[in-house]
Amino acid sequence: MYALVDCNNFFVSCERIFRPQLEGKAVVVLSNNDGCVVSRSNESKAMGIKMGTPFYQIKGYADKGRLYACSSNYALYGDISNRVMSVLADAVPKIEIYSIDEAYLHLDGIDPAKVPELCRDIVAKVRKWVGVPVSIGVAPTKTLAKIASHFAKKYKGYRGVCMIDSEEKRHKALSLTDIADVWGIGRRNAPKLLAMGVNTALDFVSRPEEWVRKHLHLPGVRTWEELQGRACVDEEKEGHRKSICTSRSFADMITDVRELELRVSDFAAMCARKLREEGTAAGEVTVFMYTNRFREDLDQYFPSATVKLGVAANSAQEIVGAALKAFRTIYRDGYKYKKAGVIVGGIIEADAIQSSLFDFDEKLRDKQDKLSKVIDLVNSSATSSDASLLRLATQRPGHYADGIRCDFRSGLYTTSLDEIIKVH
DNA sequence: TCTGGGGTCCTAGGACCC
DNA sequence: TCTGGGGTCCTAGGACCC
Repeated sequence: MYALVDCNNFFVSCERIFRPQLEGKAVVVLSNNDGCVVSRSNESKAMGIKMGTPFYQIKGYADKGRLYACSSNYALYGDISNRVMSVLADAVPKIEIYSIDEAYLHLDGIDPAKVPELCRDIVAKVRKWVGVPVSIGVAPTKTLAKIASHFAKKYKGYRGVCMIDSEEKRHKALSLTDIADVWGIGRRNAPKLLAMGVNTALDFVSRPEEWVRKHLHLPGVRTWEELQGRACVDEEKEGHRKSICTSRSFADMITDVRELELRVSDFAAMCARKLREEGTAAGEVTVFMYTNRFREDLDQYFPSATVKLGVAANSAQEIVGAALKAFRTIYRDGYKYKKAGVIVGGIIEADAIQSSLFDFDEKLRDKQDKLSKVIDLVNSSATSSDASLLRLATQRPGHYADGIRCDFRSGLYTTSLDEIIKVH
């Protein structure tokens, strides 16, 4: 059996820990640039505010005091997430962290009769020790556990824990679950299935396997199996990420090539830093940029370019150098750019870097690695993880988040010494 | 005026090999 | 007139997730 632990309205719940006056109020957390709604309290859901709604469409509520908007504060959410996960890790032999606000607990070897009590205990502990409300769904497969957690969240009677542990319960749960709410059935396939008469999860499992394979291919068959209680969603993969992306939308559109170059340098340096933190190195660097796709009155341009490195690298100098090379092949004058980003790929463990036959720069490379270590050491003493005390001359001066709108930002309650002193 | 960011996997089709 | 058969690898695009 698996237990899916899911934090309720996670980002909103994080904000409420340090601002209890938001309890019981309609609250939303906004994406970068205060662009879209990415987390909603039950009260704001009840007002009909949908996930992904652009903030300007609901700003009226906020102006009237009916809605509280917070800019996102990922340093805070990451820190709270770590606290939740450590409580979970102490409670059972094995957990799989699935996302910032979800984890699967493996319940093998635990007496099934004791599972409900164990789960209720976890709900109480996370609430009391970290301050975040969670719901738990228990079932023989991950997809069913996800459905169970929806019921646990939706109906107060479950007191935060719902178990699908019999054929009767599974059958009933599937009949009450809209096909669009099934994990693995996305926004593309849901309307397709509805049009073919599949309205609930139960309708879906009643179709033959070949029918599912024909319309939804292999991933659909896996979901179909999981809903019938046969586990086939993979265990969490060990090891490093296969790609790392740093990208941002800009508060204002950028037309100046120098300004855009500085942003791209910043994104590349951030990718390089993430590589070094993970102990990996990248073999290729991709740069992309977008004009504002919502402005139909403006010319559109969505270019991207990839530069392969002769030898995998993770120093800011090399990653930024490659990014600027890619940038120069795609930049065109005359467009108003709204977003840009850097993706590093071809990632390997840093200690497995294979130098090329034609790599005459080995000594230079050593120097860059040493310099990177010093830069990391100095920058890690900064109070915010986004601030770069030391940077390349091609990067922007000032704070990493400058030029990103965040008008409703909460304090860095748990990650900035100044703020911690203020709160206490 | 204003519309997020970061990942993974699968498949089809093209390029290439013999 | 008529143009093989079988395989691998890579990539772009599309689907999904949070």
